[in-house]
Amino acid sequence: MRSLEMTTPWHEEEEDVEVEDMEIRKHRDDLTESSSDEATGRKIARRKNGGSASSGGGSSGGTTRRRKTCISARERNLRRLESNERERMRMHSLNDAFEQLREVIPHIKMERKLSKIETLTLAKNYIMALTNVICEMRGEEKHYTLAYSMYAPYSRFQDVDEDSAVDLETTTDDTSREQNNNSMFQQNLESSQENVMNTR
DNA sequence: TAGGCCATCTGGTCCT
DNA sequence: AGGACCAGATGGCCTA
Repeated sequence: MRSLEMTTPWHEEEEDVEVEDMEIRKHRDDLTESSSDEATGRKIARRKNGGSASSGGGSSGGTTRRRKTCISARERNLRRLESNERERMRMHSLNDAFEQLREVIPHIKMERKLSKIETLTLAKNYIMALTNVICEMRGEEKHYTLAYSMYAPYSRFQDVDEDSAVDLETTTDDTSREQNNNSMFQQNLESSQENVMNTR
């Protein structure tokens, strides 16, 4: 299990070496500039300008803790920065994957893009619907009963029944569109299923 | 203004 | 040992 409490951040830890010399600052600036995304650059800049990313934030209370390793503060600082950079890259690739997923799952186009939770929930429902289609084509029982709610974790969107479905063409508000994404799955799947059957 | 969503930092843990 | 992964914390942006 992971600890629920955050430990003292590296930059607040008692050190016998002065942290943040010019070299480290330069390295950090280089990392910032290397970020191609403008928004990313802004975020990092924000952190640099005083946004505390540390949690808890308590001081060490006067009790000096010596590091067990013999690694210097500068070295540790550099490793932290490199680790931050890797984590940023990792999250960017994760976001790319989300973007690709958004492109392949059918959904009503909205002004705003699908959030991550929406994307995952829609993808899950789509897989379930596809599984049902396969089962039907094989003459088997449906595997899943599709709930017409793509926001299962969020009560405000739960239990939207089919009767409450509104016309896809005339719907303008996001909530109704979202609720109908699952209906669209079914319609798409049913028509493609018919096509498959007809070509046999 | 509150709440949702997001990007980032951070330290702990897991894995190779 | 070092990198990947994970989850908590934080603060910014946006919208109702």
